[in-house]
Amino acid sequence: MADLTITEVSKKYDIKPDTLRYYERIGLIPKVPRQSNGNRYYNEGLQGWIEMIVCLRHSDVPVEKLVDYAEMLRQGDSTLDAREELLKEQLAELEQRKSNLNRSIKRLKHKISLYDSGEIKKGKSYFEEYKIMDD
Amino acid sequence: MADLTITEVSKKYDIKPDTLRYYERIGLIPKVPRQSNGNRYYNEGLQGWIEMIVCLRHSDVPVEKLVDYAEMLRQGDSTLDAREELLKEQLAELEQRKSNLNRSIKRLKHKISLYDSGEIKKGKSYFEEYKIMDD
DNA sequence: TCTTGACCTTGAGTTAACTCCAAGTAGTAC
DNA sequence: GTACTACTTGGAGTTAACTCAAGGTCAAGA
Repeated sequence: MADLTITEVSKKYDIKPDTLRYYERIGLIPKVPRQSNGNRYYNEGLQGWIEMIVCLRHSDVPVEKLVDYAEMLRQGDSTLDAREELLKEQLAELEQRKSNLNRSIKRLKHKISLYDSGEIKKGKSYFEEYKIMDD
Repeated sequence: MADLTITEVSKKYDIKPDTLRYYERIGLIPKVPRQSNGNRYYNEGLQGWIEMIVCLRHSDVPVEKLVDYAEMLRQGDSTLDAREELLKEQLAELEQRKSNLNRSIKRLKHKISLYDSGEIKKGKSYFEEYKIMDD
């Protein structure tokens, strides 16, 4: 895999150059190597790291947690346990999120079915339709 | 179901009184009826509506979208189609979110398994471990 | 040589969604 | 009557995560 400029990485992962620089500033991405003119180039390892970050950010894993993880990586083997712990916490968080999501999806689908069946039309008062669903 | 005070609703749905007042201010909750002393009381219909909002907010459906929906509800039958449309859009959004989430969960699990198997320990350089996963 | 375009830096501005604060009132407990 | 508690209001402050603006450098092409 070839080195890429900031705009190329930006396009590859659909993330703004400003965001990439911001991530570097706060320590989420390590010091990116530069060309002689000062421009950044992203090698294979960096691209993999960025891919990971972008993936987790799409699921709203907090930037702060990712920074903590990156910081621990930098510190080396002494942080192995803490790193694993952090990953497990975030996993638990996402599983929770997934269950919330399923609940919301179920609710929306139910409500849409009421619209589709015409049940919502029947002259209900504006908020009456919001009886608690039995779930 | 009985009427509840703001603190009671707050406890029931685990949401701060300030947030409930804020939701009312921005039109996400309709004008809440008051007791003679000016205090709010939430009747059954309102509680159902709040339950719905809280559920969808747990999945990060934007407050703005919910306000739009509430506004359309207030406008009555002429907005039926637009309301259904909005619900369908949000549903699509949540399905997308769910697929992101599954991807992230898979990734975290994989990474945790590397820690558990001891593979991460083997003197890898700090970011080398972030090769792109084949998913 | 001049201009264009892609990059750079620092620092400020924006957005969403709360969250808090100060000051005031109503109702009850002693 | 006074303290205490639970509410009220309007408005200001906070947080996370970008996002943008202003001004500067540098290499390539007309």
